[in-house]
Amino acid sequence: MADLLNDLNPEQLAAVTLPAQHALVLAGAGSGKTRVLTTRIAWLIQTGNASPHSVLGVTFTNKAAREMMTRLSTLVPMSLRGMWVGTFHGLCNRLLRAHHRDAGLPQTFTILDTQDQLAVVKRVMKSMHADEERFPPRQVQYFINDAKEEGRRPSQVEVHDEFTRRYAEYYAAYDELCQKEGTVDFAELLLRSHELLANNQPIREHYQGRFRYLLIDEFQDTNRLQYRWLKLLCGPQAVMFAVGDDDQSIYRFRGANVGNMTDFERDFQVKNLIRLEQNYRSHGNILKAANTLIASNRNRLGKNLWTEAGDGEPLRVFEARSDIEEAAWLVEEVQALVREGHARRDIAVLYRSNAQSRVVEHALFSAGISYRVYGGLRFFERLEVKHALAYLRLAANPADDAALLRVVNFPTRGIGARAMEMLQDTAAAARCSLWDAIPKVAGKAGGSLAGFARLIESLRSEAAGLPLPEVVELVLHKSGLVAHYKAEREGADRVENLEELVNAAAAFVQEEGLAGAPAYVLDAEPLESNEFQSAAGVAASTGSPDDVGDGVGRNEVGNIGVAAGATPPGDDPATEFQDPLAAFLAHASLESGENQAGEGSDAVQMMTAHSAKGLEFHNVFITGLEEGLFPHENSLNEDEGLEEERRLMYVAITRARTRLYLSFAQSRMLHGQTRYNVASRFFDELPRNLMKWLTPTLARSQRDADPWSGSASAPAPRQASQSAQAMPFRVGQNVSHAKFGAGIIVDAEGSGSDARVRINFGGAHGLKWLALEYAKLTAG
DNA sequence: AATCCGTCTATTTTT
DNA sequence: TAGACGGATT
Repeated sequence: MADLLNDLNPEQLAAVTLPAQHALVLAGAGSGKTRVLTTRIAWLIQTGNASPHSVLGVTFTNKAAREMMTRLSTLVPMSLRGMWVGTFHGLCNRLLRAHHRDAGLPQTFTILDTQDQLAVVKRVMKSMHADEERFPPRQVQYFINDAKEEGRRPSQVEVHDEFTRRYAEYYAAYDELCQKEGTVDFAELLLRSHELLANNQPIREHYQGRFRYLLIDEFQDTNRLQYRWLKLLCGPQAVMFAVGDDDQSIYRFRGANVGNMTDFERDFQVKNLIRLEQNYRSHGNILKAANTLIASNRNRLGKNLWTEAGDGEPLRVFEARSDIEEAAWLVEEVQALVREGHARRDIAVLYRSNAQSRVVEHALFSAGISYRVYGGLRFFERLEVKHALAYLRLAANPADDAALLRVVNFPTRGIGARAMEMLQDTAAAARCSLWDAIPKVAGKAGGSLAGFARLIESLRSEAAGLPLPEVVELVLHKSGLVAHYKAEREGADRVENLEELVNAAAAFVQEEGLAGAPAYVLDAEPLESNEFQSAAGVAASTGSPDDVGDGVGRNEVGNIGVAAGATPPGDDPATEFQDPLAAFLAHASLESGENQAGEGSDAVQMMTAHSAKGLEFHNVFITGLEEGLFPHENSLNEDEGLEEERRLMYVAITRARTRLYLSFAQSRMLHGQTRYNVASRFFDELPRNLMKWLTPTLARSQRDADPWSGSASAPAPRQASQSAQAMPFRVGQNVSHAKFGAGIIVDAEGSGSDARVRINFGGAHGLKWLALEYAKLTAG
């Protein structure tokens, strides 16, 4: 126990040992957030406050969930089975599998990823003869997801005009098709389990009674529905421990609602607001830069990072004439760093948009420096892997229309558009799945389709009873996928990926403790279909606890399970309600897999500022710091957009441990055109005295020469560094003014009677220059 | 059934 | 600029 709390700073310690009350932890970048979260759980368990059974840990990414579990298992000696730690979607999946009947879903429901969802939308719209010019399927998809994230079913969508009317129609048809086919998209996982809890009192009370400690990571990234889901799960005896950083909220565009933080404070009457401001990552100058920059944002809860480490080096700023020159300079600096003994993996190149990577890649490649670009296609999203998964889905459930459509003629087996049209008409007429319609199709088309049906049948029977990796192996070969790609000129990588899928299955089975178990058995559980025709039906047909009686033991798993007519919820991994094959398919949808191989290699790391969140590097380059690019032009219309860009820049800056380079180019090739940009406004929002300009003269006659360069290139530099000494205040410091209230120092210059500071008071007062001679300022 | 060609588009991303 | 997509061609 003493070990557990060792080396925690006072704020961390306070957060970890907080009494059982709702709490909001404002965790700055590099402040030991994950440590606090995991130590909190370990402390709750070790002090006997909580059993693992009563803990629910929620994260956004599988990576974060895994890290939490790994760290916990080193902190807590006892078994952590029974603890629920996972992503929102993973946990919802688990709830819905356990209570599929109450949720109106078949136990074997399949999860649609973004691509799959778009394919279903297109299929729906085709069947409705929609004008895809006027109503782009992609837009319809966004519309559906937005609606779901606001908790709205098709009937609840507000219809203003023809467009929203059509969109709502497509949404309704889409939901109906998903219900018929037993598929669930990502947003649906959330919405459906929210409805399950909202409408089914026994189930809700069961989980509310069980989970006494809810701990949420990256709270600033939650969307409205996720917050409502948490509220529903957090019963009267439960406490919520939310950790987040409003300054690192960079996902507004995908529905994240920072407002959830203040809503949480209000809704739960949070008395414990803890700020973790001590930073263990970066040198002082980097933190000062970050603090100063973010102080220009008005909508903040307020926070100021500090460190016990020294100031370190200044920020190095480079102005290039072109993107190519910028890349060439970067390569030189990288080479110098490597010569100095830095590992390439400890150098990161960050940029605002993916298109910017090309020039840098080209330059690094020509210089023979190995690099790794984050982003792009993930393992389970690859075409060949998707095909293989579709065959597996058909093995699990031949009535999976989407899977059938994907591979019925891949590899090609003479089933063309005519045959498929007949099949779809037949299925529509008989109101059955495509699979069930195959025997009803006559003629030549029927013949080729029957051949496909025989293939799937024999696949199913041969694979039945085999362990999962062998099933995958069998599917790859019997389907003809491997042969197909082997015959293709550029197919080597694809064959490799297919073989990798066998490994992935083996690893999965190993991790879940299912090695050797049959992947599935034939006719295990009859697929119960469509008890509910639409999602609305869930509300209508559940939620009546009449048959339960009042005496339901709230904490007793068995009772509730029987009463609610569901499989009793248990403690085991997500596989508890499914056979290994179904679990693996869910896993493939919920965890898209690693981005790329070569993670271990010593390569320069290239990524967008977004994907850098949560990471740290000794040396960081932030490139393309130009107006229109970063901040991005599409964000400049509203304040909210600009503030989010600034937060993104804040995230980027705080990735650096010791050295930070900032660069921009006067001209850049974008969309096949040369664009001429000016330096990003963010340069004006950073303290001048912290920046060392590597390019003294180019187009910045307005700027002051900096005190960091040995030979002053401008005649009479303002002496920022000296004034910093004579100045009783420093940039980044919190101060308070009699009239304007609390603020933060954003800039400082002059000395003696000339000394003045620029303060951001936020709110109505905003930014102000104040002369120290007159203004009465107090620290803090 | 594969290939070619013109057209369109272009911020950020996890599940 | 370059990749993706859809339609038309061979």
